[in-house]
Amino acid sequence: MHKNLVIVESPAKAKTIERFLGEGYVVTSSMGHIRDLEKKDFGIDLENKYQPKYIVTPDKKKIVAELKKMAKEAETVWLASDEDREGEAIAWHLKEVLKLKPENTKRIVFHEITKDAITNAIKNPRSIDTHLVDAQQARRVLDRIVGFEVSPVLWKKVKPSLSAGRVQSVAVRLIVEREREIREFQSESAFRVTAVFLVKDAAGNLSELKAELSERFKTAEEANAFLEKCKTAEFTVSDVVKKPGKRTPAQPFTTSTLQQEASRKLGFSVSQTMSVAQRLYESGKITYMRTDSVNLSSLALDNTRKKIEELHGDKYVKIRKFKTTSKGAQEAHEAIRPTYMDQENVDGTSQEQRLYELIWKRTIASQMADAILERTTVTIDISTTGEKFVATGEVIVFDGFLRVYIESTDDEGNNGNGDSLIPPLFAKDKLVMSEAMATERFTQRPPRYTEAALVKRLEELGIGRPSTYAPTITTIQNRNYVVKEDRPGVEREFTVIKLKNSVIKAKVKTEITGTEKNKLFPTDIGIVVTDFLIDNFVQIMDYNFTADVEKEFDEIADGKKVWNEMIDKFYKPFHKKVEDATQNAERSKGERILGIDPKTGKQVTVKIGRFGPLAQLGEASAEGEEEKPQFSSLRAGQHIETITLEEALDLFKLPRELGNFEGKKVTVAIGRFGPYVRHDNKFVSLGKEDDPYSVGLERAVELIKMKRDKDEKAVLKVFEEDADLQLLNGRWGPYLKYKKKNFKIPKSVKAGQMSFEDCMKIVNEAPSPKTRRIAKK
DNA sequence: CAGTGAGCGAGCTTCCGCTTGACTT
Repeated sequence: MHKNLVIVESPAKAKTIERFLGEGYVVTSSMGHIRDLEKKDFGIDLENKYQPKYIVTPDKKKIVAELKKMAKEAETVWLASDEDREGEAIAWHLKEVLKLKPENTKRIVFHEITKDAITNAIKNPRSIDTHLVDAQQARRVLDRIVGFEVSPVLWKKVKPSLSAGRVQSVAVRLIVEREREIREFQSESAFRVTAVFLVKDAAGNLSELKAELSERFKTAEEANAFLEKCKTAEFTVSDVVKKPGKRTPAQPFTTSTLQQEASRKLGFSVSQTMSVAQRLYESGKITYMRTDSVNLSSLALDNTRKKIEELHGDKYVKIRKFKTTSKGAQEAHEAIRPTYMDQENVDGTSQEQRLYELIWKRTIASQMADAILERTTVTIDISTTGEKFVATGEVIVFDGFLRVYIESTDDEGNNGNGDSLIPPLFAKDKLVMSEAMATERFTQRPPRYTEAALVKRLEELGIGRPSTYAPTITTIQNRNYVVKEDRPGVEREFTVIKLKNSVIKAKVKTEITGTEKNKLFPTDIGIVVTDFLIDNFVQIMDYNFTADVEKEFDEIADGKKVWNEMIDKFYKPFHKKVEDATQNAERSKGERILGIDPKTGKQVTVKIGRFGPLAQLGEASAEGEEEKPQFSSLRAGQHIETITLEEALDLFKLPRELGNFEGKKVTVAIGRFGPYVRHDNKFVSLGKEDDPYSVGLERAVELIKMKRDKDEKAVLKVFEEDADLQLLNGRWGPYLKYKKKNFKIPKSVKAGQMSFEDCMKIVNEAPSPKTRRIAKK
């Protein structure tokens, strides 16, 4: 029995709030949305003003039943879901499903979890904002329409099981377009000239001054000519300028900036960051981790100030209010910060500790003083020519927040220049050049996206929400539109011309460029689908589509537009496009003709097949007389857009027949797991040193025999009762094999002592593959 | 796990946002 029932979205939040409210209040959670559109039959009544058909989500049935029971017993029900569009809708769905009566239902909101904020909210209840709810319904219905009308077009025109959506399709487009920019990028080189000067101070001590020429030279000849002029030149300081500068700390973390920093500083993937943060949140160590707000509660500001004073003195304190700049932010929560600012570190896994430390430092730094710098620029004249050398130096006068935290950047090739100390110099000082160097440098191609960099770009475009960034990144990888990979760089030659002791020498050096680690690459499917969608549905592929509809959702929320009228305006022309594409669009296979095989004179093409990208030798003839074309899947690392004729022709050289062994054929080919030898329906991987195009029968037989030997050793036990059952020794220790299926042995059992019955029990009680597949989802 | 790409047709796939476990590996 209780007087007041408060319903929030998250159970961890419920626990904290219950503590603040005390006697007379029970706080529980809905675990997010409790209803959604029906999944089959579209879930929207297109004939009846787009009426949504809601059902209680299967995994929420239990929660809803419990909530119903609790609501019945309560005197007053307080709907305390988040103060944003989705939160308002959750409150409304709760009211509908729990059949709450207006007279004892109250809607309250707070965007920080502090005692003040919550007691204040209780004092100021309101009713549900139906306009805001309508805006959410419009958002939901639009996403369902886009996703469920466009995806089936892809099934028909490209490949079954594909998907399209307002968010995911644009995310893939970003990756595809970046890849094309990179492919088309022409790198240019120029010579960058640096010099080292010797400076004598009052006491006669020599120090070095590094300077860079204000211009670059396009050719080695020009660079050479310049260095020639330096041989006889006099160098004079023409100008010394000192300018004060400052650096300000970064904002407190939001979901997206946390994902970016954790990726750069800790090497976490986006979903890894979120699951570690979730654990920190559930154990009460940080505030809510899905947020777009940079706001800190006044209580948090106060405690942060105290902590900075304690650690660094009050000179280092500067309390700041940050404003959210990201598009479409809804700010239902605080920024991500430690719950208790005086806790510098926490127990837990090393991942939890490192992420917590990052959050703690960022929060502290955000309330610390600016760093004060002094930038010095020295300009050096050259008597024989008009170009000038420039030396820059930066000295930190007051470190401020830099004591605790430096935000990192995505820039590659950031060769930390300008941090050097500049010796005391004055105009008209003469300098002695000790050496000069002209180094050939290349313009940088645009960078490939990391997961976190893609999230950053999506946020800039106002696409997706804090709760969906990680799932979206996962979805486009699961659909195989995009892969996260490492790729090796290539060697590149560059020229260095050096002037020292009046001698000029040129040298060619090599460097590795373009190495990629954990970057996102589009797959062939991703490219074909993106091209198809741009051809047929430009509107939803437009980077501004989300921003445009968001404006309309805002108008609905303000009561200036009616939600189903807005949807109707979108749906009519959109649906026409869907019908048009379904009827008229050509089947899209991303076909590319590579050329003619010089041996057979047949055409070689690459395209998307039922099972992925393939190469085809010869054309399917209309008469049916000619022989069928040959097919071969592309290998890992080969792509429709980049594969060459030679590479494609190589594919048809396999499988090769090597000869016979024990009366059965031996063939060699390349499969999903690399090159293999096949004999008597058994497969043996080739070694790293073996080349599938040249390996001989002798070596193949050797490999087959080695494999047999190894298999024999792996068998720990066979059973007389049933020859199908085997106890084997694998990479992870002993396991059971029964009729081609593998079974794990529980840790509590000693594998060697198991009887036939024990083993069969494990086999029979193992979960069937069908339930496993459901569990995966 | 190491193929497949003839053609037909049944039955399935799919969205975004709000939440937290229950699952393997």
